[in-house]
Amino acid sequence: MARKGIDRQTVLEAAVKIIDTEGFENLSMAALAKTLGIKTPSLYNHVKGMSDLRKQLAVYGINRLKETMAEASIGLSGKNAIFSLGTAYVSFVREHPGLYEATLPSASVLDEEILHAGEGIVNLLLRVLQDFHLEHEDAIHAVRGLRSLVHGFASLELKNGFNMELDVDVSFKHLLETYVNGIERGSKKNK
Amino acid sequence: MARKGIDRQTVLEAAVKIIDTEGFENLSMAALAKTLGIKTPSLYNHVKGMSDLRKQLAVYGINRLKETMAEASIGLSGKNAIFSLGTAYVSFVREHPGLYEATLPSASVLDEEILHAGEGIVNLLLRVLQDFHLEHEDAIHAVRGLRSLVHGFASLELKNGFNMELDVDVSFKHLLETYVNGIERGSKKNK
DNA sequence: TTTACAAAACTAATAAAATTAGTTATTATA
DNA sequence: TATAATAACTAATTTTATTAGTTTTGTAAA
Repeated sequence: MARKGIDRQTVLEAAVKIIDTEGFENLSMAALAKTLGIKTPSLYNHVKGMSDLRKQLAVYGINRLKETMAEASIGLSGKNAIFSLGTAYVSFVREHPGLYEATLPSASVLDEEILHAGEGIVNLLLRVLQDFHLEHEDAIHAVRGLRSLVHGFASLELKNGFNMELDVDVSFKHLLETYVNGIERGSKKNK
Repeated sequence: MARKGIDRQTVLEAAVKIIDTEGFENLSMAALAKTLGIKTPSLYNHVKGMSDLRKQLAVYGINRLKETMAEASIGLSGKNAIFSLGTAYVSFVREHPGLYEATLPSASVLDEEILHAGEGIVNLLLRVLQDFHLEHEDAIHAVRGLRSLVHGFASLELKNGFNMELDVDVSFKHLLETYVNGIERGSKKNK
């Protein structure tokens, strides 16, 4: 290897710092090279280009989000696990707004590796939902519901979609509680 | 006026066509000028620049979405109104993926006009929820919940977040039903 | 009908960004 | 110590947004 201690991981972490502080749309090869103290073309020794960089950020972000959620659900089950995991999700988005945005590439990108990483989150949720003893189809609906709900809340908050009138954390708890209670009730009905 | 029948509205509609077919990230002044049959600098007679164009698309998109929702709730009340309106929302996103993406500018843009347009949707939801006789704070929570849920679902679907295993429309109905039932139950409890 | 003004098109030029090609320097290892 | 690979560099190209300044054209007043 030559010169500086720059590798794929260093580049990725520098990019994360930029998007979390300056905003996802302000990521550029020029800015990234500058923070690393190298010239722009040198970046091409580590990433294939801008779209490759964005793809790698997506995979990296999804995996870090998944780890955060997994961590938050350790030792908990059922409703408690869901709450802890949902709260961890929202916190992640607040701490890493740019990285979270990176996890949501436009449909036109549609990459195999990104889709695969996303399945990790779905599987995690399915396991946490096992306590509810749902039938397979209902479990899938519930996973989709939970993802929609948590992503929707975090995403709207990120885009400043809520005014300041009322504590947003209370709203989130209210939302999650209402939905999870409904799931629970549906599960009991099926017994 | 001179030459062609191009005005702000024509430009906006051409831009909508581009983002809905080619994707939001493929909007450029160059592409837009080409579809209008003019040279790039001529666009500056109608919009102030790229970021102004994006801002105008955001406001335009939010207002069209609001009209779609308002239309869908005419003559209905309570749960029926919510269902019709939610379904209309999801359909809108499917028909106008690019325009919908335009309605969600990064937090750093934070424009007064955009925020104001967004309030229109909040007010519409508040009126539709009047049938549930919620207290003011609970009504706000419910509006936030509904927006999170519907936006989250539409947004994940748009980003190909769901696999094909199960009918997504059934999942959406399931989600909305579970949540609205919960709201209704909460409302009755408070009486 | 002619003239004058304003709006909207144009050309030319600049700046910033991504990317490619080709070259030089450095470091690990044979 | 020599060499091969890696990663930095410079130079050049392309694309895009944007600005300045000019020309054209349609409307409305004289």
